[in-house]
Amino acid sequence: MNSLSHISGIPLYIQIREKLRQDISHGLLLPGQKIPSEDQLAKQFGVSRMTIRQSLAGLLSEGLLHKQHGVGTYVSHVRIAANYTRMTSFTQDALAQGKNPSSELIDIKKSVVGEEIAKLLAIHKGDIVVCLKRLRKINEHPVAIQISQVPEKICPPELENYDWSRQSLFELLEAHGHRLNRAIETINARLADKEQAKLLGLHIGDPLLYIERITFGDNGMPVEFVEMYNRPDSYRCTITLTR
Amino acid sequence: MNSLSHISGIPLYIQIREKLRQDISHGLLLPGQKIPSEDQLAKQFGVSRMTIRQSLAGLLSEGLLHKQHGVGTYVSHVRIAANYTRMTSFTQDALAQGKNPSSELIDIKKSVVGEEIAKLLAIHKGDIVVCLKRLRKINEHPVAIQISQVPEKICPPELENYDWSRQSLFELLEAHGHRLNRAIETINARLADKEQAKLLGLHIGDPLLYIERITFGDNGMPVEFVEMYNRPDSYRCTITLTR
DNA sequence: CAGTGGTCTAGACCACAGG
DNA sequence: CTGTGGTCTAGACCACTGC
Repeated sequence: MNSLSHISGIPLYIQIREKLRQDISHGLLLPGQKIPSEDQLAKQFGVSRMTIRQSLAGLLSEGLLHKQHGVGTYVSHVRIAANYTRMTSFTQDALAQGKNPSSELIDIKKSVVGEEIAKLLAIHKGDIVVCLKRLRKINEHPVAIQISQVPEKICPPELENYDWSRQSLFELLEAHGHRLNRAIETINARLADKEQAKLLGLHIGDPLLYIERITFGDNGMPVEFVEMYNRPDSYRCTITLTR
Repeated sequence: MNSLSHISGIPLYIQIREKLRQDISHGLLLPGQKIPSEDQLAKQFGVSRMTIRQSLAGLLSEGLLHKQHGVGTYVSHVRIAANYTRMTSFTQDALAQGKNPSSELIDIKKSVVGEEIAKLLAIHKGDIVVCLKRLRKINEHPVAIQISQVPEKICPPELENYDWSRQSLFELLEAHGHRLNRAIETINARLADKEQAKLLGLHIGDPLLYIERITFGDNGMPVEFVEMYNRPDSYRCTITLTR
């Protein structure tokens, strides 16, 4: 039984990958269990072995499966969500978890960048950036302060006129032709100052998870620099490392 | 000129990948520049296109290259170190950066695990774990406190007799037949308590980067659970996200 | 339209693990 | 030894981009 569709337009390797993912999440394939060999899967789905290998590659990189040369491919013991090192927006993230994201605009303005930020955004010192400061909420509880800086030259016009309580910057930039491709995050710990504590409902000196992110577009150029101050109790940053 | 070796035992796609990596790091291929198409590279190196694609896959996942469907493959503008989501030990990490890692053993003991840790290590409540508490130093400056818990049944015997100022737990477990394969880290912010502040040379209430890690062996079973308290000024946790 | 990367095939031989 | 995953080929057609 394979049930692959050659006319759906969805690549076979993705259909197979998602079928395997379902089999795992539905318990048909249990943690620690060996899945059929690549040859067997190829016959079962009626595709070539290279296509099966492409299907497995995604699940392997997520850590959902692991291989042993000369032995077989196994379902990992701890289930790992698919998106741990995937770039997602705050809005997408929250919606995917069935939560209700919203934002409160604290400030939006244009400003001149200093040397440091200019370097990160690959622009020149003195260039103009749009600076967007938002309080992010999940189910109406404040969880993070985000300060985004985007070079003015790649910004959609009239940024001030959007409804930032609902508008995703991520989606806006994509709609404006900047397909986002990759990001680098640096994570650290900081103490809440007076303003941060007030906005996040904490006390001065409480710990915050501080994340800096540079997001790159399809052409490899930096698109935004974001600083995030996260409530440590409501934001979990989990990553998967591989050998 | 291709200069690939069929007798070195090194797979062709790795030889090609490293050749491309060199061309980039030596400036023969500049950031933003388009590299030859997959077909051209295949002819140039005398291999099939699939082999070229395999070579590129590694560089793409590192962010060193990026592709645009229908356009070409380009060298990324910001160089990214190879190991951002690679699992490495504290010792390996430091040595790779040309620094001098050392440790100070604070405590080593066997203890009974509670329900929570047992779950993380996929063992039973009441099982025995070896608990290793170390102060990690770089060039003799304390940078982190690490508390590792390893199920007794997979521990090498007589753990107490090792010289923990030099011994890497990572290497010891590998030498004892537990090839480490994958890890999941959860990152958060905490405040230093009295003991932590003293060990790390900070004040009570200073912010610490708190990381929990579960490391998995080749067979997919958890091998160790580690809690790390890092000085935020001397530890940078940087990860690369991809779409 | 031509050029590029995206997907896919139907084989092949090798390296490794385990019985 | 058998079965597994690791590497590799020499094609093919499709989807996307930019001219």
